[in-house]
Amino acid sequence: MENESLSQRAAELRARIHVANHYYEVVNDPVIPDAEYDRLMRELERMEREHPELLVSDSPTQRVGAPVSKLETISHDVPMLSLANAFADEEVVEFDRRIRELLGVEEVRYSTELKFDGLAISLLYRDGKLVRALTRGDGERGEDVTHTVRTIKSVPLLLMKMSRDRHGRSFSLVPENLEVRGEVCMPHASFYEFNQRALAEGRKTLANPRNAAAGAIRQLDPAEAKKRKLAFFAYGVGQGLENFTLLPSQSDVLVSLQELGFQVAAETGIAIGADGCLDFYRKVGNGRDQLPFDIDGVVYKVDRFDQQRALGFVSRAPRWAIAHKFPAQEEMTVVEAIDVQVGRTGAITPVARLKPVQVAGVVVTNATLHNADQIARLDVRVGDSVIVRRAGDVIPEVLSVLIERRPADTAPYALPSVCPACGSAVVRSEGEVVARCSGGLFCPAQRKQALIHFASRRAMDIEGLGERMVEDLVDFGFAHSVADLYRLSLAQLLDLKQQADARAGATPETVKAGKIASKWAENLIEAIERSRRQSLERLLFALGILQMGEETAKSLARAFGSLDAIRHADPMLLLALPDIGPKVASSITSFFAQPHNQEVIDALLANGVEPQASGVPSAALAARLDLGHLLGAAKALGAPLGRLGDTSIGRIAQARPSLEAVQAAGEHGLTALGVPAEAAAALFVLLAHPHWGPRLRAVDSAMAALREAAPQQAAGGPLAGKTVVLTGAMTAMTRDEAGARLEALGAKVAGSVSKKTSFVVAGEAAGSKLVKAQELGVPVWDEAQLLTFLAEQGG
DNA sequence: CAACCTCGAGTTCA
DNA sequence: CTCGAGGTTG
Repeated sequence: MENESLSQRAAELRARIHVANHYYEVVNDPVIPDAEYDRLMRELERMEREHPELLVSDSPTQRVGAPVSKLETISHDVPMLSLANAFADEEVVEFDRRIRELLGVEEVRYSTELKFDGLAISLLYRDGKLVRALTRGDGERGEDVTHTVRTIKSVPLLLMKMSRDRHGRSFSLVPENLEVRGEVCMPHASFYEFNQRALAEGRKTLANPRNAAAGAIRQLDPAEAKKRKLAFFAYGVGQGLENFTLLPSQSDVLVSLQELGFQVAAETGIAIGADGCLDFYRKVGNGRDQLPFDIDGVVYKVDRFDQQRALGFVSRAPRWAIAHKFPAQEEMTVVEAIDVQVGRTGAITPVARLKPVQVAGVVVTNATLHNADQIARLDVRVGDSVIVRRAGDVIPEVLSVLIERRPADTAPYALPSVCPACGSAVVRSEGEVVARCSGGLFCPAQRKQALIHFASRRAMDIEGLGERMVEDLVDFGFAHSVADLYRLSLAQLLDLKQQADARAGATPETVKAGKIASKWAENLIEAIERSRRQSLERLLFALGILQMGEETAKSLARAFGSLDAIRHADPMLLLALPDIGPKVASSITSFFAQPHNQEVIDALLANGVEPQASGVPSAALAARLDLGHLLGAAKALGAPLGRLGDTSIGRIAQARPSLEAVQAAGEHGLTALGVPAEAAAALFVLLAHPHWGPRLRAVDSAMAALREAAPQQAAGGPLAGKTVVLTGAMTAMTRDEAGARLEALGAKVAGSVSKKTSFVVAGEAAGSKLVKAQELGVPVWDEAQLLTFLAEQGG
């Protein structure tokens, strides 16, 4: 009897607190005084303490639970899709036009909403109780962050049908199963308050509200998350939409979500057609600064669900919605200094050191000035006030100088004439934009960059060998060239660590204990060991040969199959290969012509580096390795061709696969092909040349050997002649794997979208390439389509 | 030789 | 991501 009235009282308290909390947090119109709220809370807490059997998980006292040990990754029942983006008004007009066309209607009604700059979260309710909160993750799988999301006061732990008059609290039916989607963000007030306190207490401040919110949500300890006072705004329903069958539109669902206790942005509304959307965009844009939280644009969704269903999806994004982003934010700041960086190739890059400034959500302190031309164009000087923006919302860029704010005593900036790292002359060759340090590997900066490049993920992929480590290795003389890496011993690494710690002036407490240090050193040795058997194409790329990127390295490695063949290859042969012209060929040749480089390669091989041959030569290679290209290459290298012109070369190449065949046929064998007698004679004079003759024959037989190894044709693969571009992240396989499988079917996998692209495979979070594909009308596949296709073809 | 497609190189911040 | 420039193609 008494127990029953106690539990009734507890239920009543919980309900009153839930309602009060809802009006305070969500409606922003408190129904009871703070003191009264606190009193109810205390009473409930006391009852729960004295009668633990009264405790239920959705009690308002239970927002902060125990810390978790790690974040679990869980699959979304319904994937969380991304939205297509629009930046210009025209794109919105086009979006509306397409929708009207597809639906065959005159006019479309849109739900207009804010695009929060926070992080997307899915909330799962069972029988009205919050049971799970997941981050968006990759859209397919997210992290379980229920423990931190529970601490957000505007996330209802329990759903109730909140009538909108402030006295009513009817507990009418709530859906059995409902997934609510929305955005968690940190309001400016919370952000400001948190940082004020952090400053006062000497703790680290948060960089921006977005990252602060993301960081808070991913905390293991919910108490930490609670301190950041986050907010949640609902904008849609995932699973459980069937609960709203009586509601025919998105805007109705938003109202209904509000009635269930969720906060929905007040700015949300309805617009008719593109004009209505653009009005909304401008209105929100103008009021953006007054909003209590950050947004990075607005979203338009076709309002009617029947129309949404009719429109469907394109490659993981709904066709019925688009995000209209605000332009990259621009800010003013001051150039405090202009430094230069020395790159791996010696490129001297000026960098503006800026007075820290918030631009589009992050604090920017550096901005590249690219090169001397750019500096001259802008006339940036130390002390100038400049406008900075984040290009493509990522990389900071100096847009312009505010001349009127320039201090009196400034001078135009000039690049240093000597390298700041080694003192060698800085040279800028004719017609080049970049200035380079001439010190080569004598320059410590270049040596460091060369090592960093060598170890980087896309090259030899030596984990644990990052910038800091390389710095120490070079400074303390443990590594002069990349080959030295393969001579490092455990003892040397520990010695290095000690010296580095000593230099850093580390106190004994901050120095890692001996055991940890040795574990670290073992790991590095292990990583270096693994890299010994890295593929040939990676090794070629890792060597840092100018103009030798991943693509060139790949095609060279596949064509030749061995490092030995490449390092001794005749430039004439290189020049005959596809995608290698005079610049690339001479860069490769001059790299291998330097005794020092050959020594390093010898040392690598002597220390157990065994590059693995990988892949087969491309079919394009075989088609290209003919007499015409051989003679073309010879001509480019200055061979005396005399009267042998391009037309004659073409004619000969058509009929004769090799020099051998030409010699067998003799001079009149050529004239019989319609080649002028002087041209045929010139070729034979060339072949008799003491230098060019043997060289041509040698390259000719090398070409024959490569041709031999190359596949005869893309033997009619199902994708022969198709060019495919991959973008975004795949879930079932990596992009590289997907590329390899497409290539196996005869496709050419390219890096950028153009008119010639046959189709684009767009994974999750696809960016500009997807946009470009849509612009050019290139077909787009999603990952599922690709997998189906591969399964069909792969057998 | 001009237009076009690609690739290489450099860069920022959390 | 963006710029510049190398290479290919019509």
